[in-house]
Amino acid sequence: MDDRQYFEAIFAVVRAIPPGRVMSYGQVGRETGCAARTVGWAMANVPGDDSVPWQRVVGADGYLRIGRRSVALQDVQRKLLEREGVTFLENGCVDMARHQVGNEPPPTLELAFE
DNA sequence: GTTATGACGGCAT
DNA sequence: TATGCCGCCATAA
Repeated sequence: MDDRQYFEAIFAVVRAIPPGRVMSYGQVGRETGCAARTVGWAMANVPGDDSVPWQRVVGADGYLRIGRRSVALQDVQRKLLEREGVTFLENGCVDMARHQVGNEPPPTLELAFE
């Protein structure tokens, strides 16, 4: 951890997000001790590499704030998440109630995780 | 050194 | 209920 200590910290948390689960920028920020904006800044600076599952980081309301930077990436993120078993609402937002880390999915929705 | 901006969040109006 | 504004942390110009 030298200059990019925040990169390391934020990336580490994001990397720790299990498949089929998502975290909000603010949530990651609290884990790293940074602000939500700082997390967004880090996500915008993720290496083109797939070493960081940036797609598992969404807005606190489940909305893909990535659309603010590129609508195409928003579609990509959605596909990647769906591929992991993440379900989306009709409004195009992630079902945070079921997939947000630290949140247990309601028993009424018997989702089959792999 | 100061100002502006950003893949955000929460409170206030 | 919906929209807007301010605040937070860090970087770039």
